[in-house]
Amino acid sequence: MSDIVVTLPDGSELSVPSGSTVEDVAYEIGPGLGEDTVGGVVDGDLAGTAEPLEADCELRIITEDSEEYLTVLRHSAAHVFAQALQRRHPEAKLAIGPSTDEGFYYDVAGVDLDADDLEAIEVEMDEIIAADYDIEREEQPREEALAIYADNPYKRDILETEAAGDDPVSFYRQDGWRDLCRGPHVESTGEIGAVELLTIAAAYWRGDEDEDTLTRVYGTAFETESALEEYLERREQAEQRDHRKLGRELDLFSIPDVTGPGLPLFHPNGTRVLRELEAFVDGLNDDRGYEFVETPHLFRTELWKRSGHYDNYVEDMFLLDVKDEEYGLKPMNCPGHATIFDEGTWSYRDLPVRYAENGTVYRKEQRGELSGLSRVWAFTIDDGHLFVQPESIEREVTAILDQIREVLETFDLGYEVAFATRPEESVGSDEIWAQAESQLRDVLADSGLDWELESGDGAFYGPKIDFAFRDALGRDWDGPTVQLDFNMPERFDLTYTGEDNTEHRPVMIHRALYGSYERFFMVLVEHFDGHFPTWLAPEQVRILPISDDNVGYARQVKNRYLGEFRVDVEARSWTIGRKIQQAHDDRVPYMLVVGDDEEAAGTVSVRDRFEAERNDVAVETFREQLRAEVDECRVEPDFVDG
RNA sequence: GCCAGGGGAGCUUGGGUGGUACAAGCACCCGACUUGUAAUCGGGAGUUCGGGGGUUCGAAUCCCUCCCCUGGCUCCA
Repeated sequence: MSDIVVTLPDGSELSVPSGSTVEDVAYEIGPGLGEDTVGGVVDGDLAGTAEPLEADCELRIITEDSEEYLTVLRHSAAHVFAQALQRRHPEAKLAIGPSTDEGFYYDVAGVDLDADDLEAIEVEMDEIIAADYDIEREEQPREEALAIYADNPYKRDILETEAAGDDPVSFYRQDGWRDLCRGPHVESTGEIGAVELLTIAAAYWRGDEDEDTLTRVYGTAFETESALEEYLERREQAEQRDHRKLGRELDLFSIPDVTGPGLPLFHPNGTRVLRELEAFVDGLNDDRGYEFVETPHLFRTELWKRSGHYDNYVEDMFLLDVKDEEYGLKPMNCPGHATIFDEGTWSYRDLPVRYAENGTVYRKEQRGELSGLSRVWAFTIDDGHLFVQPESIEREVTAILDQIREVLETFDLGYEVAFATRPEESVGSDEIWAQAESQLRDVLADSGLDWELESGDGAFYGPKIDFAFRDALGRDWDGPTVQLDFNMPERFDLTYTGEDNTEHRPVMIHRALYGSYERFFMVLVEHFDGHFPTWLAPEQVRILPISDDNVGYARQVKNRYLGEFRVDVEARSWTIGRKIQQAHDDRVPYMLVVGDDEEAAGTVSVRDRFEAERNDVAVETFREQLRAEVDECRVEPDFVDG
């Protein structure tokens, strides 16, 4: 048998016989490591201890100390769930049960489960864990495996796809129960310290709407009970920052039944924030040579037929008949902007043309998709469309990424970047795709951003760069985006006259810095836990008179010195402690406490929402520093510290 | 659209699985207190139980149906 070369994480190379398993290699490195091995990562893919290595590869051994250990353990927990399920419901057919970032799930068919079943199954799981069964890998010939799953179309499907080939396939066995599985797994069920089943959902086999509907059970598992409790605790805390909860408490917005689903109302407090957000992004667009345009919310469907939305997107559009003619609320702003461009005649000297609009769009998303402000039926995009020569894509996209970065840095947000390339079905020539993708690649390389390639995930009309935010509950939402479009210019027959005096087709760039205002607002609320930076805060300062006698002075401070800010005077006859409590609850950045002493001295006592205090401050001093904090869009109140 | 869970004062909730909706805290209104850095005290008003239909002498409760919310799935030009 020939040797293969295994490259280890430290760069060293090990020559082993082809067909050696992960565990063999671990023992080769050291007996102690061999003993501790629970699996390996082969060329980036998780593999079991008994995975045979047939070719040169990179290998990292996983032990109980590795990050991946939890992944392995959760996969084993999924098996424990499946065994427990089949103990109680032998008729259940297993489909697929992987681990996820937060735990695991198992898709099953042939059983109806409800919340009570989960509890019973959890008890069964605890028994299996307490029994500490060994988990053993075994190999079966393919024919044998197919026979085992004679009445399980899902496992047979797996055997014919992922596990296709002539080699025997692996099963993992515990207590006489077994499951087709690539592994790896922990050594015995007792290693799973704590499990919890979380929820039931419907899922489609292979994620395909046309395939069978399966029952998906989500759960999570940890090495210890305390780690599980910590996780559940963290989840509860995350729920405290949920924008739907804070939105109500801080009186920012509401989505009442009476107005319809996914149609949010922004209250005065929320609208104050939105207006600052608009002003900020309008400023960025102004600086970068955008022209502002305004378009209506409703167009003849002629326009949507021209843009292609009517063919591809009509299911999600709100349509209405007006005097025997069909109109549609706009799901996107681009057709309007393309039409504005089309109304003009352009020379290459005029390009790029950049249009910006805070445009509200309407998309009839599936009902189950609506969620707070993150997925709604009506939302406003800080939309921008650029009409550029193909050769200037790189320069324009660079400028857009700069804008996006300025936004992200200003708000101190975490994000992930994805570069999505040409899908199988697409419009536009090979040349223009190649040129555009290579330009985007260069831009990304120069940007220094960490990004992931999502090959084939681009829009049919062009490649794109997407930025995603994570909400308080760990879900990712698309935010800023840059998309190239070769389709719309065709459909609208957009042209400009080139240097060579012939007509050329511009490339269109769709871009948004926030994405949707609603969603961005959601991200900010959760990111700051309602503690908006002072420049955004609905109420920036609240003046708290010690007694009713000081209300007059409080109003004077507000009107004479702080008229340029959003300031309220707390005039209720509460104790000062109560007023402070309320201001904290309302997350007002600054409280100015004024009593007889301050009134006599013409000062204020400053307290910020994080409890820091500074007494006997001249009002003018406070005003100046507040001005600077707001102008510089500082994220945290820093008057007291600074 | 699919699966599961849910819907009662403005909010957060406890109780009520066929017999007049029983309530708590906060918020709100009234009164007293005039307060020095994270909830002063007392009183009052407010919910026909998501909508509609059915069964019943009687429905928040049982049945049907619709709406909405939550978590997932799918979708996401």
